Amino acid sequence: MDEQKNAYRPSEIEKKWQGIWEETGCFEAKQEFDKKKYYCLVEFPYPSGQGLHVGHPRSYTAMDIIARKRRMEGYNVLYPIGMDAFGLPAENYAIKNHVHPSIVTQQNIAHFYQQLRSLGFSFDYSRKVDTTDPSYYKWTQWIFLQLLKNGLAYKAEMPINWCPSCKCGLANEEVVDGKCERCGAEVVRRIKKQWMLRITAYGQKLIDGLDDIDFIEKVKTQQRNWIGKSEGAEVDFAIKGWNETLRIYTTRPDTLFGATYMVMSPEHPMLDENKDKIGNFSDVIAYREAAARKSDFERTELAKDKTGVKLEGVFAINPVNGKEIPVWISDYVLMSYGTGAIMAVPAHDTRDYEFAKKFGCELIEVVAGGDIEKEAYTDIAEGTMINSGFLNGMSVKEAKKAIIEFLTEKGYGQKKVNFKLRDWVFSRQRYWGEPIPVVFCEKCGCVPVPESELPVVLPNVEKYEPTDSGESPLAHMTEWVNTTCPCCGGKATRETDTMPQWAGSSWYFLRYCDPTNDKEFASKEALKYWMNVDWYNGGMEHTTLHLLYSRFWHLFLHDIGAVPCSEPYQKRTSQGMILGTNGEKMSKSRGNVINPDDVVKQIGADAFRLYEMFMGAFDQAIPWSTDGANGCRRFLDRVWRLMDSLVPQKGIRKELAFAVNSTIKKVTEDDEKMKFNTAIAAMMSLVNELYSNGGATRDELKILLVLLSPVAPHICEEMWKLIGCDGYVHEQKWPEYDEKALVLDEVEIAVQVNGKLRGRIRIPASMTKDDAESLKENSEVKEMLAGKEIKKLIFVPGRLLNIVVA
RNA sequence: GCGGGCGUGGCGGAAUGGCAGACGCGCCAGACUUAGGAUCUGGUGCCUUACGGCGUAUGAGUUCAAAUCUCUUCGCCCGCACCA
Repeated sequence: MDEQKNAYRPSEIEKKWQGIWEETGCFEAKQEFDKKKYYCLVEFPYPSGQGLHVGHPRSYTAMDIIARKRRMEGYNVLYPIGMDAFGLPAENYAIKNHVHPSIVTQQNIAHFYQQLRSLGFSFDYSRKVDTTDPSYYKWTQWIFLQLLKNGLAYKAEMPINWCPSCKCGLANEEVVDGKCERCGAEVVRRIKKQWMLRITAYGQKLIDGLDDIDFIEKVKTQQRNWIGKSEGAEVDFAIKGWNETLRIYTTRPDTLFGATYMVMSPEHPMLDENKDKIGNFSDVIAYREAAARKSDFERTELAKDKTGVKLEGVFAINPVNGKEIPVWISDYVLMSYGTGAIMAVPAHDTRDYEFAKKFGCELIEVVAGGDIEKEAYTDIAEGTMINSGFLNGMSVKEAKKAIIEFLTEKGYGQKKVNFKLRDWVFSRQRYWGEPIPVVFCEKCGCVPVPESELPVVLPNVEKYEPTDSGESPLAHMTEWVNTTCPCCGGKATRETDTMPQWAGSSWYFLRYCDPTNDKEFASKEALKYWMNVDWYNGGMEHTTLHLLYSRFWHLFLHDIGAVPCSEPYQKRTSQGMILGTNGEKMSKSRGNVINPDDVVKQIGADAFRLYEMFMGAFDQAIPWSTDGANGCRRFLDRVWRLMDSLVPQKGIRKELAFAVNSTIKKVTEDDEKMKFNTAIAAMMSLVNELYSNGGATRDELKILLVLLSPVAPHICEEMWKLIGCDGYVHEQKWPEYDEKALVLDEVEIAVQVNGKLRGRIRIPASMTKDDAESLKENSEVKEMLAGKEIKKLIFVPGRLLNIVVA
């Protein structure tokens, strides 16, 4: 036989099978709503100019394994893909090279799909979405209008995070360590009129929803922390000579008797309102200016050293005891949280303690149990109230309840819940995004574009440069900007800011359910059938961005009756990063980037997929190893060569029944837990076992091919045909293991003496604890004991015998 | 500072409290070869000629039995960071 002809040549068979899958449309989800469904989702990529990264296939292969396995288990599977194609890189490229962003984007998209196809994912390509397609962003705009209609979108002038390099505003979630998440430039504060989304209104729902869904605990914790719920009380303090009371927020209303001074944020508006009554207002101005000059980063980094200014002639009155206390300003109190003012209880708050120590403020201990000479006593579980009037003798918990009742009754304050979460800054002063569908009319004010006029299409402009003034490039398009008011027909101008990249990705999984619908974003029936997403895999980096935003949108859409379920994703998992061979993050500048195309060329798509799943624990960061990848190719070569030495027997040989069935069990279970590395190791062991038994029978090989096919689909399809089987591997039923075959007659167990391994013996597998007594007479065991006196016998069926001797 | 996670051969990593190091890489030896960066066979934690001993960052503890549970110390990673 011609050996050359029989060699495993992935480049040929992979192209061939990709063609067959596409022609037959075998991976297209059926719009048949009576079948049991399974919706697998991966984060759709941003089609960057660099092409696919080796990190993308790690997620896509993992979910491809699940999707293929589910089909073989009889589910109607939806495993879609699309492109999240708005974004800055295409725009920056356009600025540099004077090419329209849509042209670059379409080129990149074509390249991405070609790369994805070469990896043999079982995506339903008939449902592709593209967030930059007007027929798609029409519905992104439509959702925005619903948010607007329901009071969840508003325009407000406020300090925002401004990236001077991108010349664009950023959401809080996009600022990392005081720097722009995208470009790394230092973010500055800038007052701007911005579109905001009231995600804070969903703080509680975003926390509650986490209880019923299967997300890894780390993600739930991170989301909860980001939302940052705290329960406390608001209390009004009268200020001598001022008209209004000063409202503060505290989580420790129980310590109200210990308040020895107040602190207001330097930006607090009541300061200006009462500047005549502040003896040293010029100091306030100076302090405020100094604070404003600090970047947010400095303000938090240099935070430990407290600064502040005491307001001369200003005294607040503690409502519980009428005590007059001084008022300070300090930048450790943030205008953006709570009420922008606090009561300071230095004896029981670390920050107040530091401040008081520095400026010599009075300390009053109101919870006994600590040593306030040394540090603030902040324990709320123990301790008894003292120096606190009617609260004396209570526990902290009791005191909290009592004081809130008191405050409410007297009208001094009430219970209050606060969130760290801020509203979502939704405007971007850039070109390549969805236009925000509103116009401004002199007479009618801000008017939404009627739904019938959607989409508001992005016009063609000549210049994409962002401006230093903070205006979108769209502002120069006078013929587009000037329009008529849908309300009164008078002169109006369009909103020129665009939406952030997170807009299109906040609902794309809904569009996949019914991607070509032009009446609705998706039909009710399609949504009812497919939603929610059964399993969503993606990166950890999106925990407080995409994952939080899309949950918010979906909860809102559920509230207005537009989607059938409240939570979009039933289960969420995350893959680890693939690092360069040197263990560092892959990047062009480090020169350690592995190009997927090169890998496919060298070892084939199947070996590439196999290696990405085998390289280590799925959720862990792992460095790439070219040798390791080659090893996976070698394994596939070995699988391929099983065809050269097929054993003529029929069925599964008796001596292989255990190996075959335990492999089925292992792969079935491990795939579900995303422990692909051990599932593959089990298949490797099976192949080794087959070789040491002279090769595989056709039936043994068939089972191996079915088990391996979700990971390495091309080679399995090809071999399936070559050994003369009917149909395709991908339409086979997922195998079940035979429980009986896993039960052995005889097992080898370890024998320990005093916990130390002394040898192994073969015993009947059915032996129980009671039978084990007889092992004392076993000659091998006797030898190990060397005549010592037996004190105790521990027998673990099928595993070991431990003999405790004197 | 707070919260979470992790630490196992030369490397990636396996191990329901029950035989540590599965599987793969690398390495060593051999076979087949004109040749080998192909393939096959065997070996491969450390110390020891051997018997045997020691081994899962560290030190203690619980247990018949600990990589696994508890506490201590050290190191690394991730999140949050004046949130009152």
